[in-house]
Amino acid sequence: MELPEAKQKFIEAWGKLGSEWGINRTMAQVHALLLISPEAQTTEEIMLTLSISRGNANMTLRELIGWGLVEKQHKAGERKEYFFADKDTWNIARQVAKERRKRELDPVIKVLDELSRVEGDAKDPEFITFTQSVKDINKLAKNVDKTLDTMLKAEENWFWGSIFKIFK
Amino acid sequence: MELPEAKQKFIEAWGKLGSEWGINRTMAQVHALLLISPEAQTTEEIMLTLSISRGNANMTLRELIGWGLVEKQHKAGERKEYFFADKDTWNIARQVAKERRKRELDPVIKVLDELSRVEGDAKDPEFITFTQSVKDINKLAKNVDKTLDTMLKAEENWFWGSIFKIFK
DNA sequence: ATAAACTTTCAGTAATATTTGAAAGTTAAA
DNA sequence: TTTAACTTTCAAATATTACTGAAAGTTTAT
Repeated sequence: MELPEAKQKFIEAWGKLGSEWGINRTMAQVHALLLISPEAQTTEEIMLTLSISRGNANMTLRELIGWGLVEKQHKAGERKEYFFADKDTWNIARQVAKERRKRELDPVIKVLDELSRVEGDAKDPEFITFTQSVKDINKLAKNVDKTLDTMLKAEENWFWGSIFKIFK
Repeated sequence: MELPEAKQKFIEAWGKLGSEWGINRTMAQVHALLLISPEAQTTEEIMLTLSISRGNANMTLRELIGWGLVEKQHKAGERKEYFFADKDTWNIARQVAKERRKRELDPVIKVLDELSRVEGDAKDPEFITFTQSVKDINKLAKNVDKTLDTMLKAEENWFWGSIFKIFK
């Protein structure tokens, strides 16, 4: 396979994976493009490469910056803004984990905590099943939360090491 | 908070979380309903409780069965089919992990393996950046894959234990 | 100040995903 | 068999989400 075709495939695959995990396809594609670009890109270049509108490119880039995955770069003597992505995979994984935890896991844990305080008849099967399910899911969510915490603080090798240690 | 309101909130929260992670909201809601139902439910009951159409209920239930999260139950002397969800949270987590790995992670790893075999000029920055990114992501993906493998085989306590061991 | 270069916004449009509901299909009892 | 109970299918409708493009906004150089 040649490089241009490979780039194309990479962008497509990343976009598809993103959309399957609730991340806007275009956003994932812009991220993919920046990941494989040695130089920071202008909005113009991104629009052209991915055939998207100026508005879309602008919104997407700002969102990627919001996720902490992309940064602006200013080149001396130039008005244009350049964008580049952090290429360290472990940073990317941590950044995504961090944001999704904040945006999605935290609110769910909050609701579950509320729901685990529901009052009811301890003899009612409806009540028993409800409280049990909420309790169990709460426990799982908190384990995930704790693991993410570890991951956010950890070095890559150390983290995987702690998971695979058992195989020594 | 009273039980009926709490149930409502639980179903909503589960539906929202699902949709944020690329799982159809209704599917997550049906799952939530079955999770907190002590008795297996008929299609009719699910339709009524969630205000969804017969077609939607039927499709969703079949999909949940496809994900290994819900099973059919036949009651002696009845024509109707009843549906119930496995309530073991650890089983649910593993089942979801298993399916998503098969449907989404495996295909991506396949593409990445292909892309890491791309030929090009080892002096070209475009080529260098591309191969490096692909290589790094591939490594991360394979670590995730390996972790899921461990998780699928593991007992709940053992699994979390191996992750939290470091805190002893 | 004015203009040119560039960025941001957002109402309208398009694309995608989900849902409905009625008809067709299936199964089992009479 | 025939009928009634129940399940499945799928084309059309609806809802949701994403995208466009032109106008408005901003910044910098002259």
